[in-house]
Amino acid sequence: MTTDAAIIATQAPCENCPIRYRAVCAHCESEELGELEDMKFYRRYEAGQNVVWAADRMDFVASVVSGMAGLTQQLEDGRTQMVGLLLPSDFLGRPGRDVAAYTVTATSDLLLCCFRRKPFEKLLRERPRVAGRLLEMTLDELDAARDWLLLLGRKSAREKIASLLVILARREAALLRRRPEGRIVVSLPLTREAMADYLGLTLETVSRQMSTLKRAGVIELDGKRRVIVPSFGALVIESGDDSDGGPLS
Amino acid sequence: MTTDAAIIATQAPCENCPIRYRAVCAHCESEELGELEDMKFYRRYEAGQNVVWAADRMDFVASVVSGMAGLTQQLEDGRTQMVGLLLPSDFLGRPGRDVAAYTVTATSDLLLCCFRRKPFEKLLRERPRVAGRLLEMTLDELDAARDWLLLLGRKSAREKIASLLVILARREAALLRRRPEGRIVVSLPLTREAMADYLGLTLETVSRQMSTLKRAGVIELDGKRRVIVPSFGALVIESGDDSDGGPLS
DNA sequence: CGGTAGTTTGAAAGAATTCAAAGCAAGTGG
DNA sequence: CCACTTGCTTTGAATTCTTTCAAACTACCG
Repeated sequence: MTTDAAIIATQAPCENCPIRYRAVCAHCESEELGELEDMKFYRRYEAGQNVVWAADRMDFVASVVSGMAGLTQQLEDGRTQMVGLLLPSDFLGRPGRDVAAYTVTATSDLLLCCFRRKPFEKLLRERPRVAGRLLEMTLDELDAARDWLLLLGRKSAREKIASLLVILARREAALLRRRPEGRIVVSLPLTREAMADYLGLTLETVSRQMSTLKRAGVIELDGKRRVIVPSFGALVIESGDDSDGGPLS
Repeated sequence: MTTDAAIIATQAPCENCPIRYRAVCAHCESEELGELEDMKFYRRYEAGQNVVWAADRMDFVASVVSGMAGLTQQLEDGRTQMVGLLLPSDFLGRPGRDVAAYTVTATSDLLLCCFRRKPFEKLLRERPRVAGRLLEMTLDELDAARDWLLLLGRKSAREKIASLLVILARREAALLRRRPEGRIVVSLPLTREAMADYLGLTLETVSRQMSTLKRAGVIELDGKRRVIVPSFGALVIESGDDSDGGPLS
């Protein structure tokens, strides 16, 4: 719950970065990469730590290098909804706005590659390739948000859980440039409460449905944060979506 | 339910266009506007007509000039969720993708200002001002989608209805550069079923909650498609959001 | 005037929530 | 090394809200 800025000295070169070809820097060539390199710095957060609070000033934007963060929105009476899940290569922050619209929390240990806001905005103006990539990523996020609308509006608790697992499996596979098939292991770096906040459920319902899926043989649990899926296809069917594979792009 | 392309001959000049300063062309100067003017054409749809079906080829992008359209997603078993509501000045279509991701339906009579895809994409590459405006609009849409996630995930049926009315009132006011206050009239160009699809409810629940809000004196009905709100503030309270006014920007 | 599409209302059923209690795993301190 | 606390999770029982199924109502149109 603390918000200590953990600025890391490390100036790792972009060359070997695990998100080099999926993040906002994906299409950059060496010159642009150099400019980014000049304005970047790393920050590390522990699971549970807050990155920013809604309405806080935020003087940087960032790419998620590793770990996971949640964007969270609240009603005054405390009801909480996660409105975004940031996985490696996802972009955090909004160019042109220096106040955070959402509370951002690390749901697992998190490493951010941060860019100071002003220089980054200048870069966006001068480098169409970076701006174009950001537009592309924003459109992808919008599509993802719209899929989430379908999930929240129309899926049963059981389908919601299955869908979350499918999404995590697909994202994990995409980073490794693979396609999820057959027996797979999904790491689930979320508490039951965080899952509930993401799925629009209570944590009790999440727990119950996890148990139900386990009893039905759709998943096996290896500790609380690791799920074994004997048949990915069967999980997709439980998720209620059409069976055709999601975009691997 | 038909999909007749209704191409209008009219070549209205951009100058007096009602969405001139909010749409994707907002920041254009005369030269860029000229280029847009060369590639534009109008299409008109009647309430209930489909603009495109999900997975259809779509060779244009467009701005909504007047009327309202819904983006809709479906599960195989027929459950339907509206995932976007396009109001005047909103942008339709995704540059760089020629296949519609969602079914688009006119919920009221609709006028689109269409741009042929290829020339528009070329313009995006060459005119940072247009690309920048599109990025800005996409980020706004993403924020709106995230507000919708909160609504679908955590609000009661009654709050959902109130929220929809608040949003329509705010959008209507924004176009007229006003702020909604006191006694207002909201036009509601949606059937109960479309409202249900948008709110993740059944049409019966929508109808019941409309009646409840009426009995509570929060709204009055003038026909089915026109709502009188005696006190906008009271409606906002019913919506469950914090009271501070939404962005007028 | 009858037909249709859309809407409202009622009663019963169902899914998820709420409230409550117990279980489990990891870590701390005696 | 064990007792105990703490944070998270699981399970149970009762309640609540929304849905489902059914029927009636309304306004518009030919």
